[in-house]
Amino acid sequence: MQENRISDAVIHRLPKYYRYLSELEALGIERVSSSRMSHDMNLNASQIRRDLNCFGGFGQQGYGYQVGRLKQEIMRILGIGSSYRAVIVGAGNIGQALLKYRHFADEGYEIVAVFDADPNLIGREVAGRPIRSMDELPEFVKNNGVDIGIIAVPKPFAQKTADMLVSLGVKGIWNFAPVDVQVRRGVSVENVHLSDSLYILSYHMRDQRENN
Amino acid sequence: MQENRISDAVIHRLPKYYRYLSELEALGIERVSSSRMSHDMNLNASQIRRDLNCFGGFGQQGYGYQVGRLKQEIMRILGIGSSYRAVIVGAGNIGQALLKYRHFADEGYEIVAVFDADPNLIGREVAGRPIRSMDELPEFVKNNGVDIGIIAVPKPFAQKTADMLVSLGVKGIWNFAPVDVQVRRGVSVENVHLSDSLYILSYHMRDQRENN
DNA sequence: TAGATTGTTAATCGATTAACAATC
DNA sequence: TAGATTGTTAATCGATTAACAATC
Repeated sequence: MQENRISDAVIHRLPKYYRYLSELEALGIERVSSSRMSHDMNLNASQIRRDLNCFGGFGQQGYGYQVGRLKQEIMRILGIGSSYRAVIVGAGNIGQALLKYRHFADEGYEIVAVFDADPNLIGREVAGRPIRSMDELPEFVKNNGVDIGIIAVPKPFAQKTADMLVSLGVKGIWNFAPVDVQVRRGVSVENVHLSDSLYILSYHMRDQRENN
Repeated sequence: MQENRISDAVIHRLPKYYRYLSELEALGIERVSSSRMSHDMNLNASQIRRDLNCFGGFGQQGYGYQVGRLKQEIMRILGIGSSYRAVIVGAGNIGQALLKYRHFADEGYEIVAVFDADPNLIGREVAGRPIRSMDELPEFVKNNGVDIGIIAVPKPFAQKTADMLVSLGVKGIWNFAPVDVQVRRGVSVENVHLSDSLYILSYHMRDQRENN
């Protein structure tokens, strides 16, 4: 459990391992070697062994890794299934889509409330939950042990929303607005930036067209 | 226009430059130096100059970079504003949210149609566009010069949907299903994996809690 | 010209990969 | 025991940063 400083590159591969191991588990496969993982996931086998070893020796020499065990370990490392409580701020397109997507709850990320500033939305129900007024946000967050704030407001309001959530004690911000939201030390942020990934797609498309 | 092999790290920073330059432009700022960019974006100034030089000498010694010009260049490199035509497959939560999000069209990524297999959805209108039957997909894609296929179907159907789109001549796949979709050489994919970023957030939250 | 700032080479750092001894 | 495969050290590769000559 030493868990020194783990590089970002490693952390970004963990969800991929998690997805892969879930597949194997669903297929009823109980053991896997780094060389098989390497083949299936298109990663170098040394890299896989090295990555997994950042967190402890999960394998057995001469045997490989137990699929179920390894999956559990990665879930623990990532915090999947740890019962986080989240609120969504912004009940527009993205906010509502996230709310309706039930799979997050299955993995321990429960969305406990949604807020919006628009009087036309307040009071409506989405996915069985009422859209609440922003006025209720401070008290709600304080009283309900909210860990994560999901930002789904328009760009100009994103930073202020983050500031408010952080000041209310939220420890993580999952931001969908197209800005890099800033938070103080001790709080974590993930900026999603959907359109960035669309730009990168179109970059590659043009690159393929021209340089091939 | 030499544009050798550009590393992925560089490409992933381009959208961030684009967002930043758009901000500056909106503020009416006309020139910027790498050291100012470095300060504002929290990147190393050498890295910025090096990144921008991958694509040509956009700066002027002793002066810096012209904001408008540089932004245009980056847009050109990324393919923003090049009139791509996209279809969405899957009119569930994510599909509908993407359809309603009009900003993509402003940047040249036009969503020209949506398809779904669910008879209960087919025929309904979302954001002024009818949800079409999957049966219409092949002919539509062939007749309408579709460049990009957006996959918003449940996981088990993602790969087959991608295969179909690629066989119909689509050159880019923007995939929202939680699998790494595979395509043949010459076609580009961007896998979005929203939940991966949530896992990474919860990893960092636990890390902050425990190792600080 | 003097000052500023790029473009680019050289130095450093970190991540990936190869190799192999340890061991199940 | 022999075979397989991990954990880990050493080698390689690539990306980041520093330094500075070129030049506006």
